[in-house]
Amino acid sequence: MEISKKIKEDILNNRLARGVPLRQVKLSNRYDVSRIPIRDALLSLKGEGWLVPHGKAGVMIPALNWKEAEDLYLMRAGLECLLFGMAFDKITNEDIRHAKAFFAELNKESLTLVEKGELNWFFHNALYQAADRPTLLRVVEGLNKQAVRYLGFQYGPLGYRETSQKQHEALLLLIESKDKKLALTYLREHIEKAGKLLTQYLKSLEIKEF
Amino acid sequence: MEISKKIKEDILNNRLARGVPLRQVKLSNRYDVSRIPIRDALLSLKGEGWLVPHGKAGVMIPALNWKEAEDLYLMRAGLECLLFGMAFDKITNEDIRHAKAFFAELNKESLTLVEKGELNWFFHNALYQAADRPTLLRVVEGLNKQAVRYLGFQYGPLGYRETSQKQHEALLLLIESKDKKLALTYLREHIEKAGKLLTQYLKSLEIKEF
DNA sequence: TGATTAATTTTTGTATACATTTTTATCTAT
DNA sequence: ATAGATAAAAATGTATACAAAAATTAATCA
Repeated sequence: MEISKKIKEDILNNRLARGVPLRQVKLSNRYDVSRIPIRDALLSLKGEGWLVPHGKAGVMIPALNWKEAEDLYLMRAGLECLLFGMAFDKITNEDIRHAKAFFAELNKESLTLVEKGELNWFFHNALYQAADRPTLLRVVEGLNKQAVRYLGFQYGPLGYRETSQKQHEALLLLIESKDKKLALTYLREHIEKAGKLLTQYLKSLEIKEF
Repeated sequence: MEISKKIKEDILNNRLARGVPLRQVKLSNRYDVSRIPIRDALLSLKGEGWLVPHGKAGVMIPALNWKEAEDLYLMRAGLECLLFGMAFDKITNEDIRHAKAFFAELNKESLTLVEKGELNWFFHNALYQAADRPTLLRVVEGLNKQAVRYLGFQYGPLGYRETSQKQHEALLLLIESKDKKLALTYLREHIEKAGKLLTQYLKSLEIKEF
């Protein structure tokens, strides 16, 4: 497995301390490679929002917070609906077949959090593919991949997995029945609901801390 | 100047060939550094959308195209208005002062394209600062920085500089008069108009090529 | 001649060593 | 004590050397 993916897993499972600088030599020992691939991974992860600067040169794992979660889901709702609207009339049976395949895989046990996040994105991606808007798609992909950082809460204390899968199923049915308006509204709600649940939970946590 | 900024300048001024792989050794000779900082720069630029993969390992400068420009401005319009709406009531006189300073600098001659792009972003950023939404701001920043890749057209054949500055001035007046609704509409038009002009021009270019 | 495979060359990826910067610890003066 | 300056350390940044992978060229066979 690639270094940056390993680091992501370790961040999600709280195996790396948040808020303190990540040291390149420590990581190079941990993952048994030299500092060069570590540097590459840290640079990528910083670009993807998984790490933030610490001091003048270092990086650290940022604390999760409700405001970021809210922003991510606000942006997802807006941009994914835009993209889905562009795709809708062009969605093929092949696209739906792909989406269903990812949907099925999401029910499997024994997936790491990063893998669950990937599959969730693959599902949505299958529905957006037909839009043929690479740039918009890439930004939406970035947002989805950042949202993965919060998946620990959604698959853990919030128990959102079942609800999410039910909504995915319903969405597929709406697409197959060619009801664009309803499908768009449903997608927006699917995203907004997930965002609200997460944001609210994070807010309650931050209050508890004091 | 930083390597990645130099590369950006050279991309904007068409001093590096598009579509063919960028070779690390060539770049390391060109900028007179070793391959390590070149690799770092390429990785960052790829993350920022300035470069795209070429083959299995290389990167190249992608061709500019109307679809990407349209996407970038669609996203900017949506997200910046969202952000501006969150900021509006909290904008301070200090914020406006900052925005005016960047506005003034934009009138200077002898700015490189990258610098013009930076100043344009600083102007907008000054207005969004008050929203206090770091994540949303960071995504919007990314979109603005990608849009810089198209600045050569806007400041060149499209002669958009004057129009843009007039609109910036008008926007500042609307903010000072606390007319939120009108200011929001105006910002949206400011972005959408620039996008439409650019997109239309790029479309006409692509037709001519055949 | 055209397509496949093999050999060669080129290019990227990684490790190690060194330079520079940043951080931490120590010392001094008020 | 505390703030500031200075010295030590630890960390990141960069260069060079080598390994692995990719792309190109050459060779082989249908």
